[in-house]
Amino acid sequence: MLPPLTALRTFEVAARHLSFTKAAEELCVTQSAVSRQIRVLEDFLEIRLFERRHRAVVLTADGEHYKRDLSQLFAQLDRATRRLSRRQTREILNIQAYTTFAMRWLIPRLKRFQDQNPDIRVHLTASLQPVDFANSDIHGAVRGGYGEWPYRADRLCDTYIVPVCCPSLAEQPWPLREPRDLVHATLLHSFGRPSDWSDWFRGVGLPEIGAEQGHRFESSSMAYQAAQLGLGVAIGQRFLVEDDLRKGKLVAPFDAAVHSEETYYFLSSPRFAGAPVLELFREWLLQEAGITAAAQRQPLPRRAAPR
DNA sequence: GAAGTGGAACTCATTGCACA
DNA sequence: TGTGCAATGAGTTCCACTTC
Repeated sequence: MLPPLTALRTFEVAARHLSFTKAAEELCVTQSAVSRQIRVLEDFLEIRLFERRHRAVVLTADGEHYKRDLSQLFAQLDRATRRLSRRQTREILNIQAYTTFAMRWLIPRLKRFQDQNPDIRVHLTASLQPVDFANSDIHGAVRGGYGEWPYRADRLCDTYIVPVCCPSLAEQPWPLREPRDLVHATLLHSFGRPSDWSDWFRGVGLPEIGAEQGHRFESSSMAYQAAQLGLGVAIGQRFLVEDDLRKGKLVAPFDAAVHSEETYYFLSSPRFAGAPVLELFREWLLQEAGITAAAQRQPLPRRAAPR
């Protein structure tokens, strides 16, 4: 049932470019050769893979599915070949993320990616600045936003924000029994997500009780660390503090997680469009994000504040 | 090893089509 | 009418395989 491999390769390139002419350029053959190879494959499969339009070709639904499957298979083939040929040219994958996201979510999962892809070396950098794909070798970046990006962007998971503090602070000196008790607390802010407290108060239907007061930190992870040490109450992103909540390093005094419109996206650099190293990482990342999204549907791990 | 054979894959030249 | 795209007919090249 295996189709001609030359035709498969031609199809993969043509589907990527959505142009027989551009595919011909990449494969160093004529447009005619590409057209014939596509026809050979379609005849073999007895399925139309492309819809021929004026000055363009577009994939049919079958073609789209086939392309997706083939891309993964070619990536697998590429990995297998690289392993076999002892070239030891380990590929480098440059990823940019926020410090908090990297430390609390990405790095703890990165070993799984490395185990699956031992030939790829990950270079991870942190920055609060907008990613500059045009003038850097960054393959992909995790950025926060509302979904409007000039690049291919994959939404990773929903973000829920919830106040967190150290267990002792939830009890002393003024027990945090309900959100309005925060009037007695020192609020901890992150420059990276300045509107989280305001959004949370709005979400629970309260005026902003001292939302402008308290300590400010460059990153959310600094605020979480300060919260652990009893400096005040931080506004946590649930999936980034979940581990601390389970271990009891932090507690969520109120069962009041609020959905935040601002969430995380994985942006792919157009410079590396179709690069196997990028596609492998993206697929893995989306898989991990799916696991996180499922976990967030479970009840919030919290210790009830004393009454 | 040389010659013959068949098929895959290619090129060239051309056609058809639709848009500006 | 020119342009830019895909499709197609005819012929060529290359290579694996078979036969002697």
